[in-house]
Amino acid sequence: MTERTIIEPEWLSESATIVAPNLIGCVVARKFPDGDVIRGMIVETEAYMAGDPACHAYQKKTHRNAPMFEAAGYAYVYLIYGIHHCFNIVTDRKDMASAVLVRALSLLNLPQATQLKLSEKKIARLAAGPGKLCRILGIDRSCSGHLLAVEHDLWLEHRPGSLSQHLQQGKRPIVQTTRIGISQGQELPWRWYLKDSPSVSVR
DNA sequence: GGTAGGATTACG
DNA sequence: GTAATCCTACCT
Repeated sequence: MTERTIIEPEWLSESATIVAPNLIGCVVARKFPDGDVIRGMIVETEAYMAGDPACHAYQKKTHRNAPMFEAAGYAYVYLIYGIHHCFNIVTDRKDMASAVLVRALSLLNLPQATQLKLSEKKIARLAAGPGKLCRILGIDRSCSGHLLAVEHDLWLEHRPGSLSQHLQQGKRPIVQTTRIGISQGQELPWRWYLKDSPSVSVR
């Protein structure tokens, strides 16, 4: 019923501005040490790439941003404001700095510890924000530079067929707009989100 | 070796 | 509106 096909690096080997909207509706899967697998549908993304003043790799390659220069399919995770982690999916080709920031997920199932009585609304907000989704999926800097793959307990899956149909029929439009929380490159329309999703970080 | 500031969040 | 909190990048 719910077919799950793994996203391979090849599928991510295009410009971040192409991949970012393509990732809307796809799934981030995280396997915990206890064997639990938590899945979240991507509902909001932003693209960052070389030549973009908001991109962490705008100046030069450093220890922190090195994963952005990897081939497609790697994870780039950094700490922001000393508190929160942000999860990026590296795109394009090797030595071309580019990545898609995953800004919000709609959780498809919940960690055991969270499975107590929460309202639908609260569940929808559990991964509504780049820092929040990292916290609930246990993603931190130790994931940065790792290939996104089942054997690394963090991977991506394609859109369920039913959602693809909806998207193609325009039933759930993907909205394109400007990015959030940056001081430079604010005019670039490189943020995408699934319209009407209660899990988008800001609407 | 010192330090300004950040692709955020929660709370008032 | 603003505090929390710490790495990173950049300067000396």
